[in-house]
Amino acid sequence: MEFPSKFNAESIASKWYEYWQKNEYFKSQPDAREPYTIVIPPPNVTGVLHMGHMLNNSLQDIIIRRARMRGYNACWVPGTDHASIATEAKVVAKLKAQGIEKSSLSREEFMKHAWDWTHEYGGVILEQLKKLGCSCDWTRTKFTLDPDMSASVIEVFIDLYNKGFIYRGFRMVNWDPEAQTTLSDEEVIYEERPGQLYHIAYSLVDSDEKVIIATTRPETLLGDTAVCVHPEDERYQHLKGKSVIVPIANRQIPVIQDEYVEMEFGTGCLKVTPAHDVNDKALGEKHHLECIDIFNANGTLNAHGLDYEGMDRFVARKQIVKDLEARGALVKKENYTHKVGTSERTKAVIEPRLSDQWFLKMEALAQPAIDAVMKDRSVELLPEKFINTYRHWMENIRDWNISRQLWWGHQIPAYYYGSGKEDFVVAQHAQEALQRAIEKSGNTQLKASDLKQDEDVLDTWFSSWLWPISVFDGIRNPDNPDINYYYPTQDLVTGPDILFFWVARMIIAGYEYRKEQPFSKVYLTGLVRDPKGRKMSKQLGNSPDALKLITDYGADAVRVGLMLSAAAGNDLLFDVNLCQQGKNFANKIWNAYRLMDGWEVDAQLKIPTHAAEGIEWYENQFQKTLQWVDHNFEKYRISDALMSIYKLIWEDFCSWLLELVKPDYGAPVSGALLQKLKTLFENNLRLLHPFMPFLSEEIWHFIADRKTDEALVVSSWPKQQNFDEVLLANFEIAKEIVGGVRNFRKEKQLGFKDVLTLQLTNSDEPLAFESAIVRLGLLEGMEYQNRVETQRGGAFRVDKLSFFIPLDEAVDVEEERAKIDAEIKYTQGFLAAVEKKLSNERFVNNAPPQVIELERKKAADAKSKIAILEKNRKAL
RNA sequence: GGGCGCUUAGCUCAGUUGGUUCAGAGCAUUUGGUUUACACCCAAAGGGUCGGGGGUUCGAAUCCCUCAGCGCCCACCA
Repeated sequence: MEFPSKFNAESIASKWYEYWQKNEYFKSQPDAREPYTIVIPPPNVTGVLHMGHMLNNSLQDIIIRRARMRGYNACWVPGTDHASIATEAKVVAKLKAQGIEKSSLSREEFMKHAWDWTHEYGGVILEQLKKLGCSCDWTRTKFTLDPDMSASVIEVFIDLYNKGFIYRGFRMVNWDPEAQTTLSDEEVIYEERPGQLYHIAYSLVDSDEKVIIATTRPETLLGDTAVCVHPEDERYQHLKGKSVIVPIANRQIPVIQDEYVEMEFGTGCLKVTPAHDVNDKALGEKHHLECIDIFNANGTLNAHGLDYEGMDRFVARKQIVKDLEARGALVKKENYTHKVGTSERTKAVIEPRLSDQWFLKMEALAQPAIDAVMKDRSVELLPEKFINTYRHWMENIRDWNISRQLWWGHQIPAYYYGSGKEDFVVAQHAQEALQRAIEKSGNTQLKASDLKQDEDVLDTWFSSWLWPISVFDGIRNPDNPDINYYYPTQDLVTGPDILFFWVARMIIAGYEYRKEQPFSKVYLTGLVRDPKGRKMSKQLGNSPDALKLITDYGADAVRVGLMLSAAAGNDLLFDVNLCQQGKNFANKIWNAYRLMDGWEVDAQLKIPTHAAEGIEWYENQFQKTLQWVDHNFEKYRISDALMSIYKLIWEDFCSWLLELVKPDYGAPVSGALLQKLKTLFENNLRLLHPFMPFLSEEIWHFIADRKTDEALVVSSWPKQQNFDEVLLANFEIAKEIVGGVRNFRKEKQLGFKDVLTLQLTNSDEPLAFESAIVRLGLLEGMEYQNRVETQRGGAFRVDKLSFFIPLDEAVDVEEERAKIDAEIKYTQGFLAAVEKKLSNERFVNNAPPQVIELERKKAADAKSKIAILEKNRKAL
């Protein structure tokens, strides 16, 4: 079949993806080979592909494809996350758009809507990953709410509860009034926001005196139960034992003293609202203060809010400020920038709130995970700079609030049988719970209907943290063949934004449930930003449509574009120009093969000398590049690896080798040469395949008919061999000579059709790659002359070699002389510097011998070069 | 407030751990080029006192100190 002049990226992509799937190349089962396992960071089940996913998954695919080619049993496990709060928020919004309030639905009804939504949009993102070329083992696809995955989560909860790590506590937690659930500390994002600091006067009981407090949240005064000053504050000594009146609320509250108060801040006088501030809570406990909660779950004020009941907290704030002003209680307000906690998901301002929640004790669990990274290095973070961040978080780890007041997720397997705080049991299912409850309470009359399961679900991350284990069913069946074979996995590729949310916790779970790290390398990608360095976001509209990019440029080109600028851990400024560069590269590769494929072949022809030289050079150059590529892969410098391959193919193969070996127009090519070239090109495709899987596979099948087990995707990665450095260095000189000729042509305005003669004037030693030089410089042949006779033509030099090209044109002696003079001057300066160094005793005494030797050689070379130049100058 | 990191060509970044190969790459720019694979191309060129200052060393983009700017993470100052 004739090789087409153009290719359609989209159609070859779908063709080959189907072919790969049909032949089950991505499917993995335990066997005698060594495994290479990656578990995907499961995207949200209802999510759509964005730039971050593309970056992430391209990297994983590149790594896993190379591993597969290197003979590992490659297994990339895909899946999705139920993303409790994010998905629930979407479902709530959708229902709201249909005029349905979540509060009007039963749990079962809501879950039905949520599942419908999941079935409708779930897995869309996985289909999109296929468009990107991801070679996942789709037969292993997991969803965190699958029955087996859920069972693992519940089992772990029960296990940790039984071990005493999980407890129920009434604590100050982060409340998201929008989603109406608690959040873990990690889900709260603190943002600097302009606000105001209000100075409010509280009247002293039985006195005209006022006490001024400063607050950013005046509405919480309704929940005030004390005013606090520093015990050593001279200004407030007389307040000891007194009480003040909360304005508006007209309640009497005591003045307390505590060293917690910073005298310098504001007025040095602090209002204490134990129900709505973590510090105030601590103060309240210490001083046995009352706790007045003024908010409803949705952020409106409750009955304690008096006249403001039912108002949203921010509306109430404004109103209260107004009312304080009217009463003359507002002393002043000043602009004040402070940090405000917001919900990672809903962006709502977080409200500290006291409530009953489930917590996981982290300190003891974290210890092995600290050692794994800090001491044993069984988990490596890339780039290393994240180790410090990791350590700091781990060493100061706090208990994890794992309960959420949501429905979409794993319902907490706690069952209440009475009204007492401790009247509950934890069990796999209701039946077991009943048995336990009877045992625990001693009440044999308990019936199933007396038990009520906890309404809350578990934090999404409480299922994700088991992912590398649970996808292989290693929780419920800790000895099954899959988990034993595939665990621990090799690499995890994800963003640093979920280092704590997910990565650290997976390491913790790995040690708790497998006594081993879940992965040995964590590649932390950077954020994808736009060319101006801004974060990509929907609001800014600066995020390209991932699928449109694939349609416009082709998946291969997009992958290349992403990889070209994606150093590990560095943010990546994504510019569609990079995709264009990728597309150009694809075009180049295509045409390189098209050139070879179009030649007329003469099987009888021997390989010409110049071509043989070129082939030998390229084989060495390939090896040198391969070594560098492998090295970069080992260091996870994927973009460097790609860049070397890019240059190998574009410059070394196309610009040098193909230009060298291509037959004269219309002339046939030697069959042996073409065969050789195709083999070399196949090796190029092998290197290329992880980056550009579709294009490389397409050409691979044009080069030869391949059986199903001979597809590129399952072929082998090239093996390293020794290469000849001297030969490569000689070719570099040859390139420079060719460059010299090309420059000469440009200077003399000669066309490429003018055939010239090149004379080497200061040596009669034949040059390496002479035939190649002659061919590439379009020269008639090369002459060796020991001296330059004054004749018509022009000269140029490469290092210590001097060349002359005879031409029917007088030599511009002045110009030549000036050029040589400049070169002599430069070389003399260089020589002087080297000699100065060599005459420095301390250098000679201290520098290592090879460095001194090197300097001596540099000096000798410079001297001989000067001698040659002077000789040339004289000969003019 | 604590910790970490960054600053090299117009842009994005390498610089493998003080010494050939060190001042580089890709892109962009400029110049010249198309009957002979590719204009999604070819050939060439310009461009940086390696953020400032100081120090260590025979030798510093590389190590130390300091200043400036930027970024990230953590932390309960109302």
